[in-house]
Amino acid sequence: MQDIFSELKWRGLIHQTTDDSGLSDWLLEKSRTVYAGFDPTADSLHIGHVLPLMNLRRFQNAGHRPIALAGGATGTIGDPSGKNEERNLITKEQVEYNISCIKTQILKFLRFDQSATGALLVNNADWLSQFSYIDFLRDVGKHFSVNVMMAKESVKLRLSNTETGLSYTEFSYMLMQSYDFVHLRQTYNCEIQIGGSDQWGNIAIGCDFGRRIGGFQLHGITSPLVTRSDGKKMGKTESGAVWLDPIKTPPYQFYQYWVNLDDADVEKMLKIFTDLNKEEIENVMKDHNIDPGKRIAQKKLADEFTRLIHGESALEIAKRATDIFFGGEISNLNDEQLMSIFKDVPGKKFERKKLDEGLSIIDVIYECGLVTSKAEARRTIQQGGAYINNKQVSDINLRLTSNHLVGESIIVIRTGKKKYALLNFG
RNA sequence: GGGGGAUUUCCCGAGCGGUCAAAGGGGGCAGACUGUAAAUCUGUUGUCAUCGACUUCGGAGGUUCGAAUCCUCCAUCCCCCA
Repeated sequence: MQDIFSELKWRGLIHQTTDDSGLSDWLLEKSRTVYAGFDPTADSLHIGHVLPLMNLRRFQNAGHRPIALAGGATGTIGDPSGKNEERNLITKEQVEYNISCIKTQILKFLRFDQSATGALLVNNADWLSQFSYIDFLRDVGKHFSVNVMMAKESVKLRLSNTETGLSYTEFSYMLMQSYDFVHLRQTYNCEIQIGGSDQWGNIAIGCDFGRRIGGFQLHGITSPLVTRSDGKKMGKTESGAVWLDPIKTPPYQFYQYWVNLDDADVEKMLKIFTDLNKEEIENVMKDHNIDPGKRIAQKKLADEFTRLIHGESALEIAKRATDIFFGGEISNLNDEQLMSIFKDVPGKKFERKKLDEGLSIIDVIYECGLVTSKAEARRTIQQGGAYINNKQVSDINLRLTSNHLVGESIIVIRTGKKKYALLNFG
């Protein structure tokens, strides 16, 4: 049994707890069962969901049993916490589909085996959907005071917003989450729930419910909102969220997100998003600070995290792609490697025989959409902003022939620093 | 209802009959620098093409050898007097 509480504290992952002084010893006493919930609002988790998953992982490594709860029921209702307007309901079919997608992602974080600390994956639709409305009101609703609920931050926020207000549906959300907690206590002896700081209200009211209905002593720990020093939201890029789904966010982009992290944030993120222990992180930071330009810490973080989510081989491809995207040698790669590295780069098919008479470089750059006119293509080349297979070209009259092929049937063209297009002569 | 002013290339904004594809700034795109950042500096920024040609200045007509620039009508916006 390892000291998970100190571990979380050191990593800066404790915001509020139900028992600041006693929890540490309580967790050391024996193996506990801990849960965190995930509402399937999309068909993939994103960086924002990772924190509680990492924490469950840490609990498991410390000798506790984690439960990941998929909100098959609650997901159809919508949690008002942290949202300043009513959500659109998603269909039950969509929720089911989302759960099936999210499941595979959750599996990567936890060890699912038959041991006493083997993780569980449950779906609250399995018990909540059994309830009749009347039974739920009698058995659960009776234990909740609207007065108390109204005082919760998440509710107050919405009540003060006269434009959107708060529907009865979302108002009821915390009853369902509270019931989940108690259900897990009764079924798996789960005594502690973790979540983000926006979950504090829901967790606390669940603990109250447990005490009222069964005299259970339940606990909760919330983690602070992860922020970046530049004020941007963690896990958000110009083009949207950073997803765990490799289709939505290719491993290369995933890797890049972490490599590009600001120096000011990197130590914090290492603590939050990797399994590296205190000594390892200190060493990484020591190496990093000798020459911050090398981005040692960022690369370590990107390595560790990309490997966890996408696996070793995807990490290798991502690193290789990084090398190439920043001007690295491109020859002696075969079609398959090129295709996976440039998977998310726009491509265009050409007939092989066009290479025989030679394709005008200007036309090609234009037709791939790298520039918006032939005049711009000409200009770009003249100014040294055009590259074939990562080699600069300066001749506007150049014609592409089979000599330019890399791999079996591909030519890689680029304008500027990283606008790529793939020509396929397959 | 009467009087005055505006409408310019992605945006702002100069232009007031030829030297206007149209100043300047912003933004964009490249290049240099740099730590895959920011800042800075440089070039470039209608289209097609080898000289050169073609299309643009709210819309439609007109005057003129020649119009973004002058005239007429239309549209939209702003201001002043009723």
